[in-house]
Amino acid sequence: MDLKQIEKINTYEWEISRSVQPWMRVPVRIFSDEIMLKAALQDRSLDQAVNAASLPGLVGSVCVMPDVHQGYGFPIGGVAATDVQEGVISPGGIGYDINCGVRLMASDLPRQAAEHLLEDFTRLLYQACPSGVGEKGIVQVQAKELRRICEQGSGWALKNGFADREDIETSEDGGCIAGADWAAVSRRASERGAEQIGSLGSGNHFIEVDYVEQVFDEQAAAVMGLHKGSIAIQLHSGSRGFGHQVCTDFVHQFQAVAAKYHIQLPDRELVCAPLNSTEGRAYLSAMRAAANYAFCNRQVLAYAVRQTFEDCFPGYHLRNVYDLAHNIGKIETHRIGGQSVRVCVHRKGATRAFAPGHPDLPQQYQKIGQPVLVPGSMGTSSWVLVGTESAMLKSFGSCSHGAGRVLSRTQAKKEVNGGQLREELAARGIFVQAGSLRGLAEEAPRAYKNIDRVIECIEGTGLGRSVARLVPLAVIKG
DNA sequence: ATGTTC
Repeated sequence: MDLKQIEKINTYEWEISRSVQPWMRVPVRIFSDEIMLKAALQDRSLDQAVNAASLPGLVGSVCVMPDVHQGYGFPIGGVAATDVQEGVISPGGIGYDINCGVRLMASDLPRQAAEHLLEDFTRLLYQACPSGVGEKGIVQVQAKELRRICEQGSGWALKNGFADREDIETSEDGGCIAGADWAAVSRRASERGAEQIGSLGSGNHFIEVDYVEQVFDEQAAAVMGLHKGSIAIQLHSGSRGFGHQVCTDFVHQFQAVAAKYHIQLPDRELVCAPLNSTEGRAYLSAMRAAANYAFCNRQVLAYAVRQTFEDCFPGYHLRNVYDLAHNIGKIETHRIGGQSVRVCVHRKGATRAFAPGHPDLPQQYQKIGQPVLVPGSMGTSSWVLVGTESAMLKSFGSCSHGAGRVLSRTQAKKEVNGGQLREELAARGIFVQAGSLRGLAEEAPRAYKNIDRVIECIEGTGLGRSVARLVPLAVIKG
């Protein structure tokens, strides 16, 4: 992709017109400033967005967030909505880690009161939360119980003593998406998933101890229980081997039946099936099962984090602020060209960002809008925002999900020494517990874009409104 | 992201 093929709409919005490639059914709308746009041109992410514009049944535009980077077929930081009657669903548009997502918990514990215990607390957290590739989780279940997890999500955690009612109320969709079907889940996925409930994983998954460094919207922050100077904890994890297997299964299955539906695509990694087909419906049901698995996984981990926190800091409670998905396909109603349309919103590396008053939001967030959690790269700030009416109109109620890579994992490992990085972070007052120094190197801050600039773009285009900024004190990596 | 090359 070349900058010359991109039309500037304003400082923070750009468009790739349908005329750029013959297969484009809708334009690509990029929410970014010029500097971030040029960063996006360094990899194949915008070519992938142009390819994604070929998916049958698309409505509106393919949306690209400022933190966009290259993914499997479809860019990470991409949003695409397909008509439920005429459109398709594409596993590549959702991602291998189905319902990869973030949870934020907050406390009234002042940072100063926590500092002397912080390293011990972090070590205990590391012991309490299994992490790393292939690790088993806090809970290991039989297939019969796994089925309940897939159908009930965090509701299973509540019934089994791993959640409070408040956790459920303050999770996207109450931590459970309807329409999951166990029959659509393969034996292999079931086997991989049975042992991993309550495990962090590896890569960019983390647990981070932060403090609230700044508040931009006092009223919204108060509703979320975020107080300047207090400790908050973020958790980033997904559906582990289970969701990965579900995605693998359906990418293969869709490829095998692609010819049947006469869908021409510029990249086979975008393989898809009509939402209104046997295969499409089966994937939607299996994806929902994996989404519920991930909700339950984060909930079980969060419960262990809370217990560790409350043991370490008696008298202080760690309450849930919000838990959200950023790799998922959701059937939603949006206004497009003055009409109300039922669509499947593919969010891949993008969070939902519903505006105040949306009926899907919990009572306590009706007035301020949905909390939007945007973690920065390791050692940098994270941001808490709220969803807006602009997001509803421009991006199917979506916002960016993080900083976004600028270096590939391979490149980062080449350029960064993990041990040295750990020392550098320690010198800045950030304590790191990592299972693998090589894994740590992959997540070096310089492998990512500048989170503050991502947020500036989001503010500029109005997809979210800043509420608070968090600064890290300790981080756990797999 | 991932029993990191079914």
